[in-house]
Amino acid sequence: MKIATWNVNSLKVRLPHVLDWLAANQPDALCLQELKLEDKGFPVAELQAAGYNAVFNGQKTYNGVAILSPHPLEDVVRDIPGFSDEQKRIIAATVNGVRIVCGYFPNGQAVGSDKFEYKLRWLGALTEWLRAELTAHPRLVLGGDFNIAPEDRDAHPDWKDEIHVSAPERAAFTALTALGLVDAFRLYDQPERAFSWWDYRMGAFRRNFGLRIDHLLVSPALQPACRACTVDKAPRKLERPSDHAPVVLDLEV
DNA sequence: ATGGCGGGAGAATCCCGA
Repeated sequence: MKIATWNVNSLKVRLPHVLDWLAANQPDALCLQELKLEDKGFPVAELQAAGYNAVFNGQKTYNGVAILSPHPLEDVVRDIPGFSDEQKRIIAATVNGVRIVCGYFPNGQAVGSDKFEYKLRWLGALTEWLRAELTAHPRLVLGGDFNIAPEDRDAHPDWKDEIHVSAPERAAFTALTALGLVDAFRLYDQPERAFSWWDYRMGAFRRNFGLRIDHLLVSPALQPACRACTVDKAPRKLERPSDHAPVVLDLEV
């Protein structure tokens, strides 16, 4: 089973890239973030024609998440239960007996800002929900744009801002791994300076000035099935790319 | 020191992302 996550920064603009990527990679589940469209504008027919079902949780202009799969998507949950939030950042579904939680984590803007406080509250609510979700669904993958670089090696050495690498954000990431979830990317040898996001400005992709902020976390019950986890930089090299690249997990299930 | 790119909404000297 192949599970991937990709922040597409507007599904309307990136739909051709997504369709090409689906055809080339044939994932069993693809988590998308930053759709930037309302549910009534979701490209259901185009994806269906490509052989993919979709569940989605969108809003105008900002945020928005979806899970695509050629298989049935069951037991769909939208938003973090019990957490009051206008922003559409969570969708979960079960595919072939694997619980998939797709999240677009808040950016946080700047350490200490109101948006940063929201980010930490959101992370706390997510963690408590996942504690229960893991009990109900031991075979679980949490995928998405976390907007957190978990370790120093996950940010370019010249990264100057504190946001995405601050101690409170990393503590929140550690709270997720304390549930038993493991960062699948770090189960394997990886190239140095492996990132999943590069700023559009400053020739950042060409210089590999980036962050690794898109992750696939795997529950204990699924960890023995993990076989590989990689960043696919190919879509970042296309015309009019997303600023993020897909991260792909291979599971032997 | 600043903004640098890109998407979106809608007409801004705009907002937001990471």
